[in-house]
Amino acid sequence: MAKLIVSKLAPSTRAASASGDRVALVPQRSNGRERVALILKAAADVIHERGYEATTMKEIAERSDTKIGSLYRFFPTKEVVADALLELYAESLEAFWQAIIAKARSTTTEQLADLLLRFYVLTRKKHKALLPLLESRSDASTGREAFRARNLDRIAEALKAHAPHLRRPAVRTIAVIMLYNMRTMMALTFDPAAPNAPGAINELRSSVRAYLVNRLKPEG
Amino acid sequence: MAKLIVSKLAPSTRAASASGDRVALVPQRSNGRERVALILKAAADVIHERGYEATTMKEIAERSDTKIGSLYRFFPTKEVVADALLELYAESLEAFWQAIIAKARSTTTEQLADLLLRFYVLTRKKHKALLPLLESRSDASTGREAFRARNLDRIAEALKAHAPHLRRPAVRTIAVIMLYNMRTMMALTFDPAAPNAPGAINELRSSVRAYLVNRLKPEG
Amino acid sequence: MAKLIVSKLAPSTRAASASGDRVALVPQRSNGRERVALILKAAADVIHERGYEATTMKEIAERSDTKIGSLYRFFPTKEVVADALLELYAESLEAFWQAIIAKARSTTTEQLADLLLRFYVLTRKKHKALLPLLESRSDASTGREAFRARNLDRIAEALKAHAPHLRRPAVRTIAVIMLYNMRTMMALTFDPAAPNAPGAINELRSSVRAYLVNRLKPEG
Amino acid sequence: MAKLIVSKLAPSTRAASASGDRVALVPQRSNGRERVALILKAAADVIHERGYEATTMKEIAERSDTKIGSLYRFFPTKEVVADALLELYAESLEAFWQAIIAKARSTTTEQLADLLLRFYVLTRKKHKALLPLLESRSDASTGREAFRARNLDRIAEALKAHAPHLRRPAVRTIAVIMLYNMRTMMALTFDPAAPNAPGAINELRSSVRAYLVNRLKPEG
DNA sequence: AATGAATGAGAATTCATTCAT
DNA sequence: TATGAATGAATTCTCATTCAT
Repeated sequence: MAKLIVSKLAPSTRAASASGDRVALVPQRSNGRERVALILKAAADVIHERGYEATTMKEIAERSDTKIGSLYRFFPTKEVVADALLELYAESLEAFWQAIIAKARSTTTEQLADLLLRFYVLTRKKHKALLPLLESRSDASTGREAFRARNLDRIAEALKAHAPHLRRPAVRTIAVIMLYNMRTMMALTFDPAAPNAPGAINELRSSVRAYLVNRLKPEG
Repeated sequence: MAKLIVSKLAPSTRAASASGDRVALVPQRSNGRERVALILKAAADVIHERGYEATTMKEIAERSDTKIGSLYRFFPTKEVVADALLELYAESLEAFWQAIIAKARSTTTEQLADLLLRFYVLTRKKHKALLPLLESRSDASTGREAFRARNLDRIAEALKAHAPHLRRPAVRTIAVIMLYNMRTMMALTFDPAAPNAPGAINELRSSVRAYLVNRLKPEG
Repeated sequence: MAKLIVSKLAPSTRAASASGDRVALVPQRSNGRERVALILKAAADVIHERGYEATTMKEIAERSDTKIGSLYRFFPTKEVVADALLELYAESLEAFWQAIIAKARSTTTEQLADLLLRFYVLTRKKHKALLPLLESRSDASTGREAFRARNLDRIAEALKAHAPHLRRPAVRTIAVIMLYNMRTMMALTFDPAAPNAPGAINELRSSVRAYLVNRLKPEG
Repeated sequence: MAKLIVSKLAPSTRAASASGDRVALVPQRSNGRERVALILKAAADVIHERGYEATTMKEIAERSDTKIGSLYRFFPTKEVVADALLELYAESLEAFWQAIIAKARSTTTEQLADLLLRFYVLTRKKHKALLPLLESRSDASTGREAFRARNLDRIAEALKAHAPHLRRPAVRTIAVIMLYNMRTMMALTFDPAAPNAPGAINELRSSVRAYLVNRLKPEG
């Protein structure tokens, strides 16, 4: 009997990632598990290359050497593919986050700034499709929403761990600013079409360090 | 003989904004001019609401009360619509830029930071479609590229006017950082789906002020 | 007051060349006459390059530097353009035909064969669009029909002039064969995509000479 | 995995018949096979009636009682339909050719002339669309080119088989002339709009016999 | 009269999704 | 269960022709 993909994350997350009430099937045979992995890999590649809307189910099927009928057995809509990818990423990122949160307690503020900035960069290779997926406008599902919200939570947690004296609202505000800085770093690092300049990456790093140091100091 | 839309900007810009060989037709009569204005207005609305790729020529036609054939008479491809919009924006923004560059000489650095951050925000109402257009992936045309490049140039000019002692490379690097901060401000101000928090706008403003003050001080 | 283009050919021809009952306007000012000439020249060029169906009125207008509205004043449908061209050609060819028919009385049969084979070739430069026009399937007008019929008549006349002893039916039969041979010569000479071989033109010439000599000899 | 239609002819032919990158899909199931057969039948009919350019995919779909989406599943462009038809014809004609080449060794020259002239006529019922397809100007694909070239080759082979003493270049030259004569025969036989006359078919036959006899005789 | 604008019925093609064997 | 086939609304773009000033 087919089971649904069950996230290791909070139940609320799972519910949020479903479109309508359609969800990806969890394959029971190892055979099927490989298939799903291949499909998601292919989907990530195509989404990375073309963006979410321009990605077709046919191309995902072909690149994963899957018949279109089979693809739809596992992923009943395109949205479900996106959600599954995001869920995959979320679980993978979770480990990174926990590591950062753990380290946050003992590092200098500058190091924390660097850690956060490097976050997307580090996780990038395994998560090619992340950016196009988050930027996609077809917000039929709340998957993206939830994903973004969680990242913001984690940033806030890391900040709070590093500077426990900060009030929640201040933490959230700083987290938002850090999130955009992280995105800027990702763009500068990976997007060849993004505005850039020699030294911009270093500039960003030092400016963010200065910002964070200033903002997190006890009397800030 | 059909005339092309002629930008008041530099020739290079104009050439760059053509997609393939096709360009918008300059209407010769008043009804044509109205039509084109209506079309561009409708296009901006739709692109704003749905994003560039999800925008259809049909909807642009319907919203501007234009028959599809007439729409295609003036704008032979969807890309040309985007380019025309961008060109329109570019010319309109140019006035803003010149004002900022003029002021930059005499303001405090904090005020310059505020001016820049407010830039997109101020120009926003007339330029709804700017963000989706710049974010769009269909970079078949170099219109977007040119548009971005020009904005970066203008930021650099403003910075140079304010702090003439800075070396060109440093100016460009700072300009890139400022550009991303400006985008962040736009997202925080206008995009309801973007990550946000109460106070984030003020936080961004003060952090950018601090960054710029620190970076532009004579011995910086 | 506008007059219709009046062919110097038989009235029946003119009637036949009209589509519906629309006909080209004969321009009264020299100005307009030039315009018509330019239009027909441009039309011939485009039809030659693209074929009749792929030719657009817009391109004819542009190439003749005529506004589309003006083009339609002179030529109310595309068919009328084709008919006008054919009529032009017909009149021009008529002179050639009369010359051939005159010569036919006194030449050798071989020379007559050569004359006929060279016919299209000789008239070709001024009549680029002839082949595509004759091949076109959009036989809304009977213009093509009439044109072909007349050419067949002229071939027959030339043959009859050369070999007065032949009976009419035999003449027509031979004329048909000659017409196809003339087309073959045109294809071999002008159409780079047509099947061909070195020496094919000479081969055709000598085979047609032999055919005609054999067929027209008194006791044939 | 999707399979391409695989011709039984030489690989070079197959490659050449692809337009761009797109090829017909080989149906895997019986209903697909029927569908493809129906489509090709309908396409031949429509092309026969209207010519290639005037044929629409919609009409092909309707006549074969196929939904437009299904038509495009098997034939991703109109060109591919034309290529598939030509490929089908090519394979079918190949059998005829082999028979003619075999007979060519032992027949009289007159009989060979007749065989060749009758070639298109004999194969005609199954290959209605052949003529319009070969005449079509949309030579985006090299399919037509290849088709014509092969027919020329086969004529040459038949001639060589019949008259082994002939040199290759002479054979090719004669083959070209024969090809045009074959086309003339097809036009006289099938095209009601083509110039014709009672007795023209017999006239063509006897003239071609004479030509071939004269040209192939040992000392010719 | 000259000409820019308007029209709208199609054309080719795409693609997510469902179905049937 | 696997998968080839079916579906059809949607999309971009074209073009002959007519209209209005």
